[in-house]
Amino acid sequence: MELPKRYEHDDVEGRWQSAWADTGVYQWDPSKGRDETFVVDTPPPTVSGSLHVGHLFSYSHQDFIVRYQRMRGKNIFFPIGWDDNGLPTERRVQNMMNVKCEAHVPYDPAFQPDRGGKGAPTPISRKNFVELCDEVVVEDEKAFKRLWSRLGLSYDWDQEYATINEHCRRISQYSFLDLLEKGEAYQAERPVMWDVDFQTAIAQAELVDKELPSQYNFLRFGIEGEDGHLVIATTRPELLAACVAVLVHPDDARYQAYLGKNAVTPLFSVPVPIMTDEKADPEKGTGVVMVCTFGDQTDVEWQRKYNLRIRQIIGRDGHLMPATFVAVGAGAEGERTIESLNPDKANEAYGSLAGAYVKKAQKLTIELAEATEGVLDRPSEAITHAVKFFEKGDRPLEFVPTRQWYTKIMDKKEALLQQGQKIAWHPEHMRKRYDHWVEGLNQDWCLSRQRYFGVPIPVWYAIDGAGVVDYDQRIIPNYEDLPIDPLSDCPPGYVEAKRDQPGGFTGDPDVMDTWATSSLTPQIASHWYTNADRHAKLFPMDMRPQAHEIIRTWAFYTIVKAYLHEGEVPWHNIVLSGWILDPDRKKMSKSQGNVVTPEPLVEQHGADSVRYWAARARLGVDTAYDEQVFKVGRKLVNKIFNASKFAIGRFDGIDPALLTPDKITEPVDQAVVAELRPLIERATKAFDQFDYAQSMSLTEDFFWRVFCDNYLELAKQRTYDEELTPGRLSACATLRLVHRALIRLFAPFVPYIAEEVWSWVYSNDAGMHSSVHRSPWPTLAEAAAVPAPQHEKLYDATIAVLEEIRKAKAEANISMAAPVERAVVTAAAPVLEAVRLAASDIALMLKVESIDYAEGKVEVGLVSVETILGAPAAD
RNA sequence: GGGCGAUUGGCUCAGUUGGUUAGAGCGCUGCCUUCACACGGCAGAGGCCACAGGUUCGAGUCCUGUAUCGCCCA
Repeated sequence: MELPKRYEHDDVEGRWQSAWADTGVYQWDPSKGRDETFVVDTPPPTVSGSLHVGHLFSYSHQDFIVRYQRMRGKNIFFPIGWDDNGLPTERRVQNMMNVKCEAHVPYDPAFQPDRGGKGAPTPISRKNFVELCDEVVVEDEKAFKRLWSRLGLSYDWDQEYATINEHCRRISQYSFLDLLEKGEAYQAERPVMWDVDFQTAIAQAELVDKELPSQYNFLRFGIEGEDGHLVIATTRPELLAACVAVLVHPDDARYQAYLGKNAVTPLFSVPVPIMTDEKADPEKGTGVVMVCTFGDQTDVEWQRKYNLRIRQIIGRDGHLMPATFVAVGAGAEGERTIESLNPDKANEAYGSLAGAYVKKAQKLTIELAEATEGVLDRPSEAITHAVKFFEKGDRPLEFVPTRQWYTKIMDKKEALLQQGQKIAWHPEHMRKRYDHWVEGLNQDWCLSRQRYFGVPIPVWYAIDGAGVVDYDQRIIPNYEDLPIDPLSDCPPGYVEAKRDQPGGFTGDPDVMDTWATSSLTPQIASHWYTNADRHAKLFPMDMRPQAHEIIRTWAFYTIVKAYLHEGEVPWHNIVLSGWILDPDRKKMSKSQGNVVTPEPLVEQHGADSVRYWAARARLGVDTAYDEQVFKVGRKLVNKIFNASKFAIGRFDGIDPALLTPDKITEPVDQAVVAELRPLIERATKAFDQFDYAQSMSLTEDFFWRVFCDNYLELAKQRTYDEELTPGRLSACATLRLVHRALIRLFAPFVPYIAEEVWSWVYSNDAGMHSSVHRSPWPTLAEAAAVPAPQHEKLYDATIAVLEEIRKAKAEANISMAAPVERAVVTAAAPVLEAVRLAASDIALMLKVESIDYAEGKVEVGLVSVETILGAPAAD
């Protein structure tokens, strides 16, 4: 057989990439039963985000496990999707096409975007906007698909999906309607966490806390009807006009005298009740806290608990809305009016703030306070505190009362914890993150988003005769009509002309949280209600691979949905990949500019080397990025290539029918087979526990150390026999047996070189598949016919002698091929027996003329060897 | 503030249920080369396994505490 001199990864990887696509080795077989199928719930990457080296990492991890399961004979269901739904895509389209979506703009079927255009963005309808998103997304998906294929991920491309496509919208809307029908979804108007830039509601899972510098401002509140004052410390003086109460701790002796009275706000002279609440912390500030509409979550709770007034001054855009102060007792307090003891002064003060963004309003309020006698009690005090942000947002969240859709989760904490218990977490300790998240839930899941690119909430509302929307009169689509867009589709029983008319209907303008769709990846892939047979064959799934930072989002919501819809767990195992950190152990992020782009890495080092790098990291463990590891991977691939070429060359000319396990009769050969057995056992066990890293490390270690460095060198001598001697057949049969097993053990990690080598010799073997990736994973049964070596220590003793003689040669600075006149092996009697059995192989390998034996004690190790270098004297 | 994880030779990491002289790769030093591979081989230097206690005949491995780093959540 003619084999190439050098390994060219470009050539080989390109060749197999197309061969795999052509032959469909990775296709799922829908005819097979659930028991023989291994089902994976794959993470659809956000296609609008840039490719990241972390993608290579975690996506490789799932592929290792999948490839192993495939070799174990499982029918693999390994789909891939693209997450193109949501804000990242929306933002990209806005920037690329210079458009903005406005719900009231009518659809224009002929609309052509001004790509890369400058100036004021063109307002377009939601439908037009979504069409542009679809275009952009297709381009992004190509880049991902190219990289995934190149990396050798063994997806079944027939199962490809995209979270915004029709099928996903259908499943997602069905999910919503199912929750509605079950009474698990509801609509409510209440304060919600609001991002003022995106102008949308967000959910608890999308929150991040940022530590920011701030300051306590000490404001003097008057006491209604008497002299004196209370001092409150606040970090949000701009909300002073929205103050509705003042709270102290019930046990706080300092303020007992004020209870039941009214405080009077400075600047605005609004009387507010002084009350007590356990949550008012006496240690914080002055121990007096003002309750505003709405400074934070506690304000929301207090408002509800004490049924306090609502004085909403912050608008959806984060600017202070207009408000009018009127005299107390006028009975005119309403949505935009506030009662004051001094309306003129209050209106003057507020007039300077209205219209300003909160940050500006804060500055103006402080200036106003400084300029007004008796407002500031003392200089402000700098502090640092946690401020809540939308994870994608740039400015602090506000609480704004709006109408939103929610899913009930607060009443299901116990059940959700139990669901978590039914799932095996790898690594196990990651389960705690889930538990803690569930235990810490403090609000129902806000499902609706005031955005454009997403799955529409599939509901219309009736409009009464007076033209008022009646949110309780919901109009629900027929399931068979899904997916629908209530802004362009007409509800059953209505005509389009009645849209937004008195006595007609209106469509819900909102879309769903992207997690409402992403949480359905198992149902999307299984086709759930649209194909019950298929769903039954795939759900619950076997494995969910993902990164650990999205336990609270993706994993959590998926568990929620599976539970709400079917009372099931979505999968039996979840495997969590760690992160790639930069060499300084910092998280890679675009803002820090330390992101490594993946394509050049794959180009330069080859997919197998990149996968090797990924395989070195255990599940759940963050790893510092280290270029060196790619080089190590290249070395391994190269070594596999060369060792395979050589090993195969030693037995290639012999009929495989002659190289059966029963021909393995030589002691050294039996010894190496004995070494192979625990490798197979341990590598298999590790993989069964999802510990691919351990499996590869064991295989790599055996391959390099046992197979290449020692066994090949020992065995090759006998393969040079001219006749088919028992010694030669034994060596060749062993090489074939061990090498064929090693290639399969490596196959999940380095699929290209493994397939290449496999194709040279093993693809026609009985019981094997033409592709290594469908061939059976090695088992002990394959070597069952090979007896154990006569001496338990045979392998170790042999290696010990080799090391001693090599050391002698190295110390003498001579070649390993240099002759040795005599070697005297000293060891315990049983070890000597073992060495005798291997003596001829050792002697041939290291050119030892004669070996003598001396029974005796050895200080360190199994043997000691006296090596007399040089050629024997010629007679 | 609470929780989780990490801390092993210069660097990146292994260390199987506690058991004899703690491993690998990279890097470093010396040597070896026409017959698989110099992207190789052999040999070597380099670690009181973060620190302090404790359990045990015996601890990198179990327990407690401390420190540093990271993450998650308040």
